[in-house]
Amino acid sequence: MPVGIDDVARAAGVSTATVSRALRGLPDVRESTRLRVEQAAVQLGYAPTPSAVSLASGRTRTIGLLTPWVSRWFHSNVIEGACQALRVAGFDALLYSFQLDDDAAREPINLDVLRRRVDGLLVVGMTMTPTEVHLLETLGVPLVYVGSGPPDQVRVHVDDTVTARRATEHLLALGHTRIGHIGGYRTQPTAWATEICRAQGYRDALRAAGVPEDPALVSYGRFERAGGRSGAVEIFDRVDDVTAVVADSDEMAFGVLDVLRERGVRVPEDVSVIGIDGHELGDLIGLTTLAQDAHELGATAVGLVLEMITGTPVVRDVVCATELLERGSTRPI
Amino acid sequence: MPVGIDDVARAAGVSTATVSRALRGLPDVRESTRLRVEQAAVQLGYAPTPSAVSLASGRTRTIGLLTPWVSRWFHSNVIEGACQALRVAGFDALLYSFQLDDDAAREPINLDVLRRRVDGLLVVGMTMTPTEVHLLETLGVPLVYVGSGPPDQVRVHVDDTVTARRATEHLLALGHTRIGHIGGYRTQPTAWATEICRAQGYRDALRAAGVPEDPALVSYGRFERAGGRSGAVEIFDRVDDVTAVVADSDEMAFGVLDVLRERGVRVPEDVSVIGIDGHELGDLIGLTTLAQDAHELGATAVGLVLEMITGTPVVRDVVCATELLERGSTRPI
DNA sequence: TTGAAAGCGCTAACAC
DNA sequence: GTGTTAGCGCTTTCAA
Repeated sequence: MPVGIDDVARAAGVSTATVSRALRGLPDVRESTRLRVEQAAVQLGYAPTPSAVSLASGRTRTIGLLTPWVSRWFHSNVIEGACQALRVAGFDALLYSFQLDDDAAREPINLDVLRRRVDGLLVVGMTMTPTEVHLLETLGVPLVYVGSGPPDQVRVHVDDTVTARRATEHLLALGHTRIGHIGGYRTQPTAWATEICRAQGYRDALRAAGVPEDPALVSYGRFERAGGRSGAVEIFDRVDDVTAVVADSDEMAFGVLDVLRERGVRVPEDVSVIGIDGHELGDLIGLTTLAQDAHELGATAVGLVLEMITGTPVVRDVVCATELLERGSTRPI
Repeated sequence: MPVGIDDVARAAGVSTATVSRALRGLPDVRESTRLRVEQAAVQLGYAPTPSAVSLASGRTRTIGLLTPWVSRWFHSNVIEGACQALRVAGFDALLYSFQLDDDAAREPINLDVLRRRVDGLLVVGMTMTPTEVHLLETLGVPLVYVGSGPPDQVRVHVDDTVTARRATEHLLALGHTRIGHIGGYRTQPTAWATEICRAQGYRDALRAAGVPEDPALVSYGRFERAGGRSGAVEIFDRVDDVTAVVADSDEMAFGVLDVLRERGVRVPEDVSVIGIDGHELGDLIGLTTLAQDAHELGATAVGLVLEMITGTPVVRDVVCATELLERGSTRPI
């Protein structure tokens, strides 16, 4: 039943080596031979055994997707975009999702699982410590960071600093000065982390506008809705003159809206809220946001790894655009 | 640099066969030998080459996830749950996502991509034609259908008929009789499709309550928000005495809410809306729903395939519970 | 342009 | 208990 390369060879009256060459489109195969081989292959329904190909060639035609979650907006969209691009290219997607339980500790990534399994790796939406980055490099395969990554690595992302700055400027332009900020994580694994850059953007905007910073206006929400909720509670319990909030992700912004609604605070009449991401459901609730195209990021990243695998020089830093979507949750003070 | 099994064998002073046995925990290895081998392996940082293992053993320690989307609520949650369970079991997840463009045509699934690549397969949230089901069986690996599947196959799902019936009954109990229904797809690939069962549940509830069915109250929305929107428009343009709507997915319900808001119809004062799924953002907008635990479905399905792989007999049909979450979008007429 | 043959790194009989 | 020896199904020199 399982038809192998020598079945094809026999049927086509050539050697297995020739079958291998012919089917992979290598040069130095007479066109008539190639045709004969291809016909035999199709007729017998031959498909190479992946593990045999990998073992013999050292290539797996598989790209790993390293991600802390798959159900979050950013990650699921990047993964979907990447998957589709990989499928088109004839590559497989190996999904490595691991629970990122809390702020501080996370299970060490077991690289043995990746080793010799993938031709390349996409690191999707996660901040890695320099040690982890170094470890990943020992895999010896092309790496592309999606969402954020070390400056000296190949990456696809939006300009987090500029994006957060634009979000804050949008509120400043509306006359707000007491602007709360819900960041990602308080701890700072590395300088290039999304949360660091966005926090920087927030501060840059305030400074440029001559508005004093106030630590009481800042809290952290781990990029998730529940965190946005607790972060909002923190700020509103501490300060009572906040008129606007910028959340570093739409999911956290949803949490802010939760709290505001529970407290009977109207949006945008009493408080303006702006998020970052462009979550599809943001417009249902009327959340103004700075949108990025996560799907596109994933597809672009795949393009990059594949280029790196074939050795073609690539752009090392793809910065994608964000777009302000005004959907009603912000207004002049 | 790449350390192989014979490096370990040499270091431990045994043969490669013994290393293989010892490291895999097979019996008939002296405990002291096993220890020595394990130490050598750890010290050398040895990890078996996956493709070599696969080629020699015929097993891949990989489970395929076949899914039309990854960014939708149901799918991303099932995938995440499955991934985590697989990681714990030491299995890899190969993600096969393909665009399900429209109702009728979809690209034929290329099984060659799956063949000899996976030890088992999860079919996540998709209705397959009998032909496709048959094709999948030719893979010769355990199959588990998540969300819905042929009655004679192993599957993990909620009781769609009962779930939709309960949703409808909830509205009936509130006194509604002109109840719209937004289903999945109009076409019916197979009798066991989610959309068929949920439509049946809707009708069952009406019949049991003695409420006449009205085709004008029914439309289809492909389980997505945009479809829920167009479906709602269809119904409300056709009939003007609708007081409630049951949508077969929360994402479609969101679309219904879109339309209602645009038209200035208040929810639940003028129209009640209920969905199915338990989408996390449903409570932000106050959507009453019948919730299922998609994460759990994924994990359970992984448990099943793994059992099937090891040959242990399994429950063939796991039916998971749904829970009514009243969040404000329904009220007495 | 094609073929022969030597691996790729492991597992699994079978013998000891 | 442990070692020997064939493969698993391809790719890839090296010759021809």
